[in-house]
Amino acid sequence: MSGDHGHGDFQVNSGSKGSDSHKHKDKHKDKEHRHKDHKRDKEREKLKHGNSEHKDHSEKKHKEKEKLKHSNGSSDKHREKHKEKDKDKEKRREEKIKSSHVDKPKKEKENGYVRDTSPAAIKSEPEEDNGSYPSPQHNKTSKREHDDEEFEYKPKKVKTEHDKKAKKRKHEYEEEEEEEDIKPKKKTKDKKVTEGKKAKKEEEEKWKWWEEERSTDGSKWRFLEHKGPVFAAPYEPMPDKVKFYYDGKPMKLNAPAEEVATFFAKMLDHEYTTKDIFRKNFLKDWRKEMTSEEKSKITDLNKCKFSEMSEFFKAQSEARKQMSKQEKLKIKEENERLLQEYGFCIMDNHKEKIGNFRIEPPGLFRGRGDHPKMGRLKLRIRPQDIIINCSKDSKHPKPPPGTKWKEVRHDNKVTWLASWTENIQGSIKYIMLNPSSRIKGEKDWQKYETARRLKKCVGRLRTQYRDDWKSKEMRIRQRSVALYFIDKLALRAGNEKEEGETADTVGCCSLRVEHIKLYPKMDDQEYVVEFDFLGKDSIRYYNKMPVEKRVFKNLQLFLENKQPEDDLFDRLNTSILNKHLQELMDGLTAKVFRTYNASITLQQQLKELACPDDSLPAKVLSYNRANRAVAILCNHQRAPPKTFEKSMQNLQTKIDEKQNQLSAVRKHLKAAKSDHKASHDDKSKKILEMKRKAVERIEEQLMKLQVQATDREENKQISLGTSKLNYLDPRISVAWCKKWDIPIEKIYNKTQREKFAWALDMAEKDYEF
DNA sequence: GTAAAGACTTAGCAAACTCTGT
DNA sequence: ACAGAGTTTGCTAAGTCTTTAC
Repeated sequence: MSGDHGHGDFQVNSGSKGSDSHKHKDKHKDKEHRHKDHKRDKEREKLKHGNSEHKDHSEKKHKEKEKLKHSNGSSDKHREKHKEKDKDKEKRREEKIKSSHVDKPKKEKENGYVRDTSPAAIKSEPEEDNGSYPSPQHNKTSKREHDDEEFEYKPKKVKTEHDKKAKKRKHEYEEEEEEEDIKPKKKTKDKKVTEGKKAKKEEEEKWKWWEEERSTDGSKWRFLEHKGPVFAAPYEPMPDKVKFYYDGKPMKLNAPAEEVATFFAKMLDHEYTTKDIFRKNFLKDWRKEMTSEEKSKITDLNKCKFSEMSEFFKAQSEARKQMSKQEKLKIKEENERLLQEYGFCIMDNHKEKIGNFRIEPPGLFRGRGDHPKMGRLKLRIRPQDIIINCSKDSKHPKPPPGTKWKEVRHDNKVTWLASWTENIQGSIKYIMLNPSSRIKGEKDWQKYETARRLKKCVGRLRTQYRDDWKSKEMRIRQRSVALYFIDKLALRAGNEKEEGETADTVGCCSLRVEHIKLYPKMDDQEYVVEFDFLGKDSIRYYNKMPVEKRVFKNLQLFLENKQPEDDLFDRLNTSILNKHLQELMDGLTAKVFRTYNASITLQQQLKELACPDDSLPAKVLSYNRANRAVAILCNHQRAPPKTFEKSMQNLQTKIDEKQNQLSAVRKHLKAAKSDHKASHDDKSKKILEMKRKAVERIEEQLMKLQVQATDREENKQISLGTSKLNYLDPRISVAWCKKWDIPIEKIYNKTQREKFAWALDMAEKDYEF
């Protein structure tokens, strides 16, 4: 533990949800929002002005400090510039959003990425590797050669063609899978003969992309074909009997306004429809959808009554639950059909699952935490908003009848199949592949490899940043202290965010003075830093950590002459930090530390908690505990399930019952024993054995329940899923399962097994992260 | 060099589904 | 068959980091 920090000593922080209780610059922000709500479109200026007043104050301080500490400071200037630019930025964004929703004559669009060498060229010489892919310098494995020889782009052929080579490759795979070797060929043949297509399909499912070479030229695919996205169902007007009331009087709304009204009605039960910002944003955007007549009438949201609509939807969903089996089945089948048609694409030679093939339906935006844009209308996305990405030589997806895509491009430097610009933040949304796909899996694998490389040099880096705490230069001290936090506490990098555009959350580099408190002495510890801030998704991070004296002194220095709302690390941002990291190790960025520390913690914890004699449930509990240690490190929280208390009680009742049962059975056992002693006959012996077994069985059941209770209690506010899915090298878990003979299903469910197929296949029991 | 845009990963919540005990 | 609990999946917001534009 001491000075050097092996990560057995990660800091447990007892954070809690903070969105509402955590008042965070509330006054300041509230004012801002109200201000803005009045005049979003035109009057950004004023808002910005308001901000700059507030900033000026702190900027003066910055300058003072700058004089104090040596510096080359340009950061203040940046801020000024930043502010200026904000206005333009706003305007541009709005223009962009608008334009993306207006049918405008298509720009001649030639994106520079599309290279002639791409699919088309390859297509013309499918037998040969023509140099553009895979890149010439890499050696091919024999497997890859097969692949290339049977190069085939058209999906139909992929499916129907049964050439020799395909068979041959299949055999190879089978042989690898089954070591005993004699059978496979026959088995495969049989399968093929009897099941034809199915066997082919299975092969597809089992495709081991991780045994193939990876592209090195930056292209993400050679061939891509898909059917385009599925659009949200069109709006169905309310039946006439369902009325909307304004000011007590029924009022028939035109479809566009009515639709938006239903969005609000559907949310009526949510607390946030009572929030000021939400209501203001909503009304404003709603009015945009109204006819001028409606607009002149409806001016006050408080006079609107949506309750009939709301009831209607409740009844509707109730009715859906009550549907007959058949009806439900029909819906299920329809969904399945849609999935089959639109849920897959062909990428290179393989059919791959798409992650999100449905376009997000229109509705009201609800950001997380205290979001300034909550309640705004998320517009319906139409075909003319969509950019399609696919191979030139693929069958292009057809837009719905009577519509056009915004653009069809052929960019194999990116992985997405379709994209559109969303109207709330003006950001781009994508349709991409499922985590089980090659393209995602490769990246994931690579991520863990980078983290493993960090493992090899983390000692060196730690020595260096500790050294840097003593630097003469402020920027270096800040950088090194920030890095220490990132490493030790697994904080996120903390990019700058535009004020007023999103909830006020921070990460390491964007921490402000108000987010930490220094305690030279606290209880029996020295140099304690208390962190209290809202991180990603407005999840509160609360933690107290004793730090080394040098870090403490540095923090004191950083805090000098600053206001609460000033940046703690005023000489640092993520780009500076990452540039530095990049120099220390190829591919190193701030988030690699999170991956590394999460994975290494799991591995260590698993070792530590290992107890060979434990039963299976006890082992699984140990795993969950190790997983939990990571979740706590990464601050992955969840709202305690609504039914938590009750379900805990139920479990306790079960345990009590089981305990009673146990003592009863024990009594029986005792009786059986004395019976047997007395009579010594076969019958009593049999009974004795039976009772003995019963006791054992019930003991085991009890133990299981107790373990379950412990596990659940400890998990109340912790969410294990996020770390399991994103931070823990799956090979660690797979290896652990193999080592202790735990069925992998105890650790990973089906989806997770699909995502981690590569790890399942390649990790042996001795795998070391 | 810097800001903005773009691409992609990470995140928690809630609806949908499944399982279990009655 | 059913309710209720538990688990999985879908959804999409919110981050990080890279690339592009100026």
